[in-house]
Amino acid sequence: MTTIKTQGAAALPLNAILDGDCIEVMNGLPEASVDLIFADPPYNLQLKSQLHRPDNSQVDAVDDHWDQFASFSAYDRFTRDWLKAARRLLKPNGAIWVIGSYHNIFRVGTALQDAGFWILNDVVWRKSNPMPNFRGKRLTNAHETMIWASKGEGARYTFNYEALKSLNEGVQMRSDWVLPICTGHERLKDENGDKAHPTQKPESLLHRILVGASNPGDVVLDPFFGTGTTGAVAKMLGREFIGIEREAAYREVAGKRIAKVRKYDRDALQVTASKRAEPRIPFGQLVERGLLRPGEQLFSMNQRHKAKVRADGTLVGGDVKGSIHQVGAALENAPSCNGWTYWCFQRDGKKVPIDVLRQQLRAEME
Amino acid sequence: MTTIKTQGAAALPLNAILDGDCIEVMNGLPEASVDLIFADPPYNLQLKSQLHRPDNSQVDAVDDHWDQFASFSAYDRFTRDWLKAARRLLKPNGAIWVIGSYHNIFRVGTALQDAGFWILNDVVWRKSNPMPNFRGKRLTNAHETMIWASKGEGARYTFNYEALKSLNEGVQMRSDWVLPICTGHERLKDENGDKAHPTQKPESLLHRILVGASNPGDVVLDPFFGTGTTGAVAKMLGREFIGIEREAAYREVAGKRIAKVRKYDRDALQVTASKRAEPRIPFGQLVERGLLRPGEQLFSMNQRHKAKVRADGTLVGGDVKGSIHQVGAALENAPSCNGWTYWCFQRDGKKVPIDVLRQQLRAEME
DNA sequence: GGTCCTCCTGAATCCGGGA
DNA sequence: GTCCCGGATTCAGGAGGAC
Repeated sequence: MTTIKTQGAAALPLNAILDGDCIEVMNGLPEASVDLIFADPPYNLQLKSQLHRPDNSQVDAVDDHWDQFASFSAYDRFTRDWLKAARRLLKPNGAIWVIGSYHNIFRVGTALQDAGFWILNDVVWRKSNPMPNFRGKRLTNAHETMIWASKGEGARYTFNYEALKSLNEGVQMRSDWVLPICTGHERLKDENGDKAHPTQKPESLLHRILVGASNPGDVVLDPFFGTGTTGAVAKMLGREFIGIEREAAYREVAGKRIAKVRKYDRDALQVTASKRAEPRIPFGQLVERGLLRPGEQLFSMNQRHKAKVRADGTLVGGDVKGSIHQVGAALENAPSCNGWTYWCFQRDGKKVPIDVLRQQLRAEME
Repeated sequence: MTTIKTQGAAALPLNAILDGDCIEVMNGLPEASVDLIFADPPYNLQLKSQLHRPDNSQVDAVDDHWDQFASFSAYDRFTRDWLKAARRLLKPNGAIWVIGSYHNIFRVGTALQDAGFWILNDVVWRKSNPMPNFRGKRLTNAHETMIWASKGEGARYTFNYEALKSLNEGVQMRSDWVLPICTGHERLKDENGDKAHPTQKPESLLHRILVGASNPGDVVLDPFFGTGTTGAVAKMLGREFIGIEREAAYREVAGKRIAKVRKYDRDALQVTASKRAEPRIPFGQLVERGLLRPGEQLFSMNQRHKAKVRADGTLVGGDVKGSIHQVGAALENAPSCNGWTYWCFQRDGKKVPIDVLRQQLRAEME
């Protein structure tokens, strides 16, 4: 594979990484020629200062020049422009996926709707291993959002319902996907051993999108190609790809990467096989769900101790506060304690272990 | 509790369900008087039949694209208007939560940002028991999206980090929340046994929001009150609420519902506090109080460094002088250091963290 | 080779009270 | 309003070395 320059609107260069600004390059390609677009545009993060982990190490932030926009309206203009060019390339029954975070995804969704795209689903990528919130000032930002849209209302988009159902152990695929972020050997490094691209997406994510929303032989366009995850997975799965990337360094990494990919790599297919562990139920959820009330008394199995439930799912017993496990351990003067089997509550005059409530919640989740 | 009509901008009616259009009612309330807003705005506006373009021409229902555009812009206008009224009511350090689905949440998010709100997180409510997609044409729509935003950048919003961490078994609360939809006897029914409201939210969702983003005694406003889940949970948790609802039937159901709710005990509402809230103890006080003697040696936790206490509560270590934090940071060559957890002193041959002495002083102060 | 332990890292709008 | 500086803050998982 080689990097090809565009040459007018005549030909559609397949399995190539095109050099240039994505809007100009797209405008040079023939219209209605693409089946699927996957786009991972800049998020416009607007980071203010440096962030350190509690161990004082510094977080390697996404501060690249390509993520800088002067204002929301500048970002909106950029979004409308590339969406317009992308829409022109799409076949009437084609579809688009765009990924983003809360910084940009609302602007993107609005622009999609205004441009006439018809949203089919918003899909949440729930990261199994996100970066924590180091300062404890917000919720852990543990997901990103993808928007899946057809070219217009009533279009006959591709959706491989059964394939996704099999990927999900025989149950309908839901709009929330739990997948790990891209780390380890899959994460591409430069010659210094640093990450080659700050925001490389996992192949498992693209695998699921391409299996579910395209067919073998389809043409898949990625206007923000980066290090080419879309191209690599497209090649594995027997789809044709077109990548557009303006940074030479990314194009080079992507080219080498894709050259090594073999079609129908079995390992890649296994990535998405989900393993189902027994769901962890926080005790606090019993309180949120009203199965136990704040202020309610719990009793130890051995009847020696009692404690009161608080609104945040902690207990107070004597002068000890903490989780069901911590308070149990403290009252028993033991190094540890399984609060689930230690505590009971009272219902209709009878003592019932709180673990019964956990089982109840687990059963509901199936 | 009774339904109260608004009477000019003078009084703030608490724990009342106000009758009327939420924008008009909000404009009649005093500004900067509300701590938290939870909003579940409608998105099935069913405007299509009576829809007019800005120039008052009738929308041609045949022209899908125009119809769609006009309908989005009408929705945007409605969104901007109620957000503007809501923003006026919010205290400077107040915050807002808005919930929606892919039909409207992108419009809402864009309008929030344009109005000057500062997004803190987008939070995904992952439904453990969603309605399946019967036709198999899309992914099961298994989540809704909430946006949490402060009144502006730099505002000091309320976030009970430790309480949410407790609710989640001791690990940081993430931006994806797994909770079931509202069913069973929590789901309110009308006299015919039909559901009283089409989109009643589960109390567990509001419980988590109010525990995490408000304090007891705070004023919580819900401009689209419906059957009053916000009011019911606010009452349980010792928050004051203001509901606005224009449908008499919903107001009645909500009023009866909330009347039956009992507030939890005051001590059950206490929530695990952050360490930041504890009184500050200057290190010098340990020296003044004789817990540490001038000239005494301190040792770093990692045993690599030592320093000597001076009479004014500063340390000397090597050629570095300054506070416990400054000397620790300098010796470790780190941007910052928590001296309380970094330094130990020696007693009876054992190393003891100096933080133990701080705890001792704090205990005495109670 | 297996197991244990340490170190490193990831799309991040990440502090606040008192002078 | 600004400035200073005390001091609070992390989860999952992979790589690689030690034994």
